[in-house]
Amino acid sequence: MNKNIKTLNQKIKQQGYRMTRQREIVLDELSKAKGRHPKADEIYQMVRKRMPHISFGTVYRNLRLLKELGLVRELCFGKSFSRFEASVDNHQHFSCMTCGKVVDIDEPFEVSASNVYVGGKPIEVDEYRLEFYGRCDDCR
Amino acid sequence: MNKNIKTLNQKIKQQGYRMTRQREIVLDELSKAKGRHPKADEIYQMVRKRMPHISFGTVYRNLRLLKELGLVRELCFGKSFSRFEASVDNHQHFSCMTCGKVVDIDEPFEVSASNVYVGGKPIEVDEYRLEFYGRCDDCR
DNA sequence: TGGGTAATGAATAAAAATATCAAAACGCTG
DNA sequence: CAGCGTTTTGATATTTTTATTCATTACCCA
Repeated sequence: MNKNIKTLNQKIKQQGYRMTRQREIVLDELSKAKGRHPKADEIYQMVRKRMPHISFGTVYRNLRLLKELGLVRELCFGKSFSRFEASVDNHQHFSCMTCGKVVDIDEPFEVSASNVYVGGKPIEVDEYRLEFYGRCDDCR
Repeated sequence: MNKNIKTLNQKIKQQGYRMTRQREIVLDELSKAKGRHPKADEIYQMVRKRMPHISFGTVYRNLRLLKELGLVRELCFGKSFSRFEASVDNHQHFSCMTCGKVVDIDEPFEVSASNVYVGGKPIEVDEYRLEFYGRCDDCR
């Protein structure tokens, strides 16, 4: 049982949720897919190898819940579907505007989000997302 | 006829496309909706007031084309749909994680995207997107 | 270990994105 | 400015993704 799963256990119980095998496997598989940024259906396929009878609805609902708990991040890059990744250290992405491929970039850019104003009033920012777009080597 | 439409005319012809009334109205309505970040269906409703017989497919296809031409930007903030805005000056957004509302922030953050590396190799970045997330006053 | 309740599985609904194709419209060319 | 090849439209259908429903299952606390 890895660190993510332990954190999951804690957070789940705190909020009145329950720990299920499905939930654990979804997070575990996503953690193992570091750098792959799979979409919901791909995660379903991955999880199904370990738990063949799991339903897509369960995977989907758990992704939403894990996102609420801050253990999973949802990413979108102008395609018609979301991608997911396990929340690890702060990092950013490059996405190819042609083929849609997404890769992690080497060094994270730091943005100081403490001075964000809207209509002259300061806004409390919980997180930010910085994404880079261009064309990958294959698509150029 | 505003400046955006003139640019549209130029770019359209250059690339072998044609100028149509539908195309012009889609861009014009989106230009007038500065700060609203409508989704495709909302743009369709706006355009329909001026051109009642236009079809959703036409609006949708033109949004895609205008995006290709760089006159329109597609935005997504973790909801299940895209938002659009006319390409104007560089600026960034704040999105409420609860209600999904999106607003422009006052001062743009500058990110120097010249040193982006993936797997040790430099990547040519055409654009970047920086978004801030939190909860708006109403949702707190 | 029993029981109240959250979660699952299976199915389906709803929403959003995309494709198809005959008919219409654009705009070049003479 | 009229004819014509080609692009674009309108209308509709299809696919993909997201979200919901509800009877049954399985957590987990006392």
